[in-house]
Amino acid sequence: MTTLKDVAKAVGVSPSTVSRALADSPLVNRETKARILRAAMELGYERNEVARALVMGISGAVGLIVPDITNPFFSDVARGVSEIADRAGYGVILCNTDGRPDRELSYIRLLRRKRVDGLIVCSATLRASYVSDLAAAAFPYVLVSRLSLEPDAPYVITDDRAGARLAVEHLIDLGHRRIAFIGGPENVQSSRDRMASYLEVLAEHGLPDVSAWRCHTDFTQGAGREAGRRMLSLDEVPSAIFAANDVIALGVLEVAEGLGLPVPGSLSLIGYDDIRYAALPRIQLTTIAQPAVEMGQIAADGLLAAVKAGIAPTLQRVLAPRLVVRSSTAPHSE
Amino acid sequence: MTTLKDVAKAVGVSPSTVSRALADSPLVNRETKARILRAAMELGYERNEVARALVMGISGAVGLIVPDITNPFFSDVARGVSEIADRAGYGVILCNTDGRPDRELSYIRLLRRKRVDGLIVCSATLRASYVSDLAAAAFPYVLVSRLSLEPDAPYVITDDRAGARLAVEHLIDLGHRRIAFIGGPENVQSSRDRMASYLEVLAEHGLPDVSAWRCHTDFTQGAGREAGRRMLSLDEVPSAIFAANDVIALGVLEVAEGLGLPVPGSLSLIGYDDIRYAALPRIQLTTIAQPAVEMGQIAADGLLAAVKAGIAPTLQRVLAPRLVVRSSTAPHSE
DNA sequence: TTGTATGCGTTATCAG
DNA sequence: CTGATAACGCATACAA
Repeated sequence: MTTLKDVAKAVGVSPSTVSRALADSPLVNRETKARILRAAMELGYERNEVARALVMGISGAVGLIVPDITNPFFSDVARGVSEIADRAGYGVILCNTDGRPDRELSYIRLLRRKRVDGLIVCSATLRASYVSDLAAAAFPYVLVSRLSLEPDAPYVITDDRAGARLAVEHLIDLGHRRIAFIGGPENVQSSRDRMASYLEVLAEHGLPDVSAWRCHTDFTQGAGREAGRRMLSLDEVPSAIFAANDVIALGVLEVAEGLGLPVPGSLSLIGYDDIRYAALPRIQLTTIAQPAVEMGQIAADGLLAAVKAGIAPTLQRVLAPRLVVRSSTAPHSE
Repeated sequence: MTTLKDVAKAVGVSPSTVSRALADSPLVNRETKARILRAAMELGYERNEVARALVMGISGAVGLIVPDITNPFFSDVARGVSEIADRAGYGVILCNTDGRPDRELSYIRLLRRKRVDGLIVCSATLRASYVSDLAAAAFPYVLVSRLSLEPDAPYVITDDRAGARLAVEHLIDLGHRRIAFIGGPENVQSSRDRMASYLEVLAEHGLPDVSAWRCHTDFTQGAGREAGRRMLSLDEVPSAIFAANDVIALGVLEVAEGLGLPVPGSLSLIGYDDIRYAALPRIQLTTIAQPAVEMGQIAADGLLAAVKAGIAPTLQRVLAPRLVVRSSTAPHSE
């Protein structure tokens, strides 16, 4: 690899002059600058960003921590983050935690050792102490889609309680009274909020809380199949299921019809996220939309702006969820 | 940030000793090692990997270049890469090119400036000259899913000609004779191979090559809708469409039924990749499966093994595609 | 306008 | 077993 020194030698100037020329500093003769640039080109010089990072104290990379990049919601977030980061010349280091707190922690540690300039965390569990550590260390980070208990954490989320309310009220409006909820992990804020809101709306409408009709599970299709199968085999089977994300809903869809319960004929089904596969004509899943790509963009924007300004990110952005009615929900008919 | 020096000072030893202790070198007294470790812990010392990378000449990161992380095929590959990289303590830097050669090039440059230890490229266009540059510079890289013209490039692919053959022969076996092909970008090897194989199989069976029944387009749902709409509006409409990936197929599915052509009743449809959404009960897309996660794993494995050994990756792995018959294809009935 | 010297935080070499 | 010392490649304050 050719270094600054090499091109300095080739041109017959000092390394500092080359450094300045490459940084397009005004304090260097136009003509020598031209010579330097040409030599750098010819020698195929590529600045060593590692060395630069060491001296400048900035690495030009941010960490992105998601539970699972194959979940369309998170790949959309990643896409949004990536777009903004790229534009600013930043790299984004991707980490999949599978929602396991131990992995979250070890990733955070790895990324901090790598001296990333900031962190975007979509994987926070509720009592993730490392979030407090980040805050205490004044390390720049933004939470996306999931809050932790840290009081003043910067974040970009949608209003999960409002979203869940939209979903449950939609079902109630359709005449459903036996409404089940398949939630995500219990240690995740968005999961809990959706559950809380589900219970709240039920109560408001004088509907009973049947414990067999609600559960916490993983945000995966397999978990959706399992929970769906269980609930749909109950003596008193729900007439509608609210799934805490679309992937779970798709899992429920998979088993429902196998059990002779056509959707929406015998079972209304509503998801959360509005992943693009929810919109397929054969699927037409009613759902609560979250603007995942945009959330990634906003988070990256806020993070990088703060990083550049040398301050802690302050954005606390709550976006509005949106009910998207398709044809997996229908009026209740007995 | 506390540094090596800080903990050295705290313990009252030299930085070199601390460095050795932290590296668990045997040439350091058990007791002093213990003291150092404890002090490091108490001071919250985290090794600066940037400095380490500079002196060691290795960055502990690999670059992953994909067209679009929101495409399930590539998020699966990313998942596989990430798993292996993590296990080895490597970070993976994600880049989305949207298939644009200029962006591929600028990413490669960025990643090389960042001194990543290797590159996994899923986005190579056929005549990507940077691949030759990588080869010429003996820079470790592995191509995944798409070849370039570089003769001895290391790669992990599936046999695209065989896969396309499986698809077209499946349709022919079902009695179809008006078979269309919606290909991916023309500058992508896998696209071209699938097209070539399509034409070849057609010829072998004495079927005509109708130019309106084949095209190159993007690997996106929108492109699938557009191409599908065009082909299905022809005077002589195909009875079967082979789409070069599942995402395109899903786009076709979207428009077909809108045009009054139920799948598979009036139109048989076969995709490629076997993304997980192809398996949904409502979708049941017949497709050619590629083991995306495994491909990512194999590539990362081969890359990292070579990097650690200080040699160029040599793996040239061709996996077998597999026909997965579901219910988007049916016997031709006139 | 250019060059010299110094430091960023490590690791590695070489004495002790 | 431990400690100076140099070096990795670059940026910058300070001199000239």
